[in-house]
Amino acid sequence: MKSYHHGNLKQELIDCACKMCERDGYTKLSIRSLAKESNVSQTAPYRHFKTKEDLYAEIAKEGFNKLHKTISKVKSKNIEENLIFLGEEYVAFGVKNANTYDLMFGTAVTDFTKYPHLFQAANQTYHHLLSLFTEYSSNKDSEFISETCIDLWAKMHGLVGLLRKLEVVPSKLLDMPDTPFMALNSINNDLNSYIKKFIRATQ
Amino acid sequence: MKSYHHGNLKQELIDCACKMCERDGYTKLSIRSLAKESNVSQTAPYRHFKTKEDLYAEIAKEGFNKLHKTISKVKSKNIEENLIFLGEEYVAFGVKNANTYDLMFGTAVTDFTKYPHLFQAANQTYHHLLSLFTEYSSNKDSEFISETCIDLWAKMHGLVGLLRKLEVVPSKLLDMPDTPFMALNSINNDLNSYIKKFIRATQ
DNA sequence: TGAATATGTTAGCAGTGTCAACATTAAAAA
DNA sequence: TTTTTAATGTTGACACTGCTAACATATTCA
Repeated sequence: MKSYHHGNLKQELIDCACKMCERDGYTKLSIRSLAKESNVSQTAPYRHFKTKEDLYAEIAKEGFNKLHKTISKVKSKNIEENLIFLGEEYVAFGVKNANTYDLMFGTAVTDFTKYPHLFQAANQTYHHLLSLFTEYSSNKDSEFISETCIDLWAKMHGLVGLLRKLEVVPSKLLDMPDTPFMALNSINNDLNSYIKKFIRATQ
Repeated sequence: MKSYHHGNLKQELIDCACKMCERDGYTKLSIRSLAKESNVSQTAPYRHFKTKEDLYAEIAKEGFNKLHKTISKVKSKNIEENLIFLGEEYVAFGVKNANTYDLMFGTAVTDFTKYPHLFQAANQTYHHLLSLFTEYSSNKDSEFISETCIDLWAKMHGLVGLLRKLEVVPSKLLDMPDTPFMALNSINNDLNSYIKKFIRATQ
């Protein structure tokens, strides 16, 4: 029998919102539909999220934590190839979790400092990226590190964006179509080999 | 006095929408507010744009045309530095027209093929980018060209995204802050010198 | 001139974010 | 343990949104 008080509504709403967001994109996500999906009244979410942006911030935070975990998987590989695996994992994350990635790096939540948990999650993820990068880099000069780290990050980040926008299925890359601005329907299996090439060109 | 028929409403709506979009971001742009700003009834825009996405597509199209013009300015410089100027112009465009850039490369309009004019404008812009890149590159091998062009494009595209998201004001780059995920309030004058370095590292 | 079409307006629906007022329960204070 | 308070839920409502249907007016062209 459903009791008046839910007990763990906030986290359930967040989990549900993450799923809905990744499934339909954050623009399709409404607080009302979220409430309905969680079998709760229309305005119940407002007890936990003052505004919709607050909800977005929660989803983005979960996204950064997930990204953090994802790039942590790299550890197991041999150190020489680690940078490439890092790139592969990052780009694959961005493509596979495209809608969440939008929320993390898009304009829906502009000022992270307004959301301390998100702010912290994002920065921790960056620091993890930086530490991995430092570990994998032969040149340990800190100026070199921070510079190339941003460089590589921008490259991966940009690739995520373009892969979603262009009909640049990796296997077709060397036969670049006349009309690259097609909707990308599927990421094929050559993605990783392409990224490998792509990241290598950076070093 | 204002006649019943406007005469040139469609273009006026597009121009107005472009301004409003760049000023407030496309999420704040409503068809009704656009109609009001153009002194016309709430539903008049629907005679010219079947859906809101149609309107977005028009704004994005204008954006690509503007980008096309912008990168055309590069011509005047000496050929050695042209690639760098190209990068500067591109990134500067993305940062200065951030909200429009969102519409061009974001998820608001997913399938460009639904909008032939946008599709054409986007692809023409890419071809221009490619031709400039070919012209400025010493290695004329077509495989090399298309590969490095995407590479460079991703880099510029990614940098545009990160610059909006991070407190990586260029002058601070070499002293990367512990918390890069700040709102970027101002792009300072060092932007170009940073991009120069950034693009150079690609070659 | 008249019919068809293009382009405008008004009224209204369903859905949205958000708030205020009220209901119920869990937690804290007595 | 009882009572008060705070947290968390519901209902109802407002202003706004995208969009459609029905109607009004102007333009084009047979």
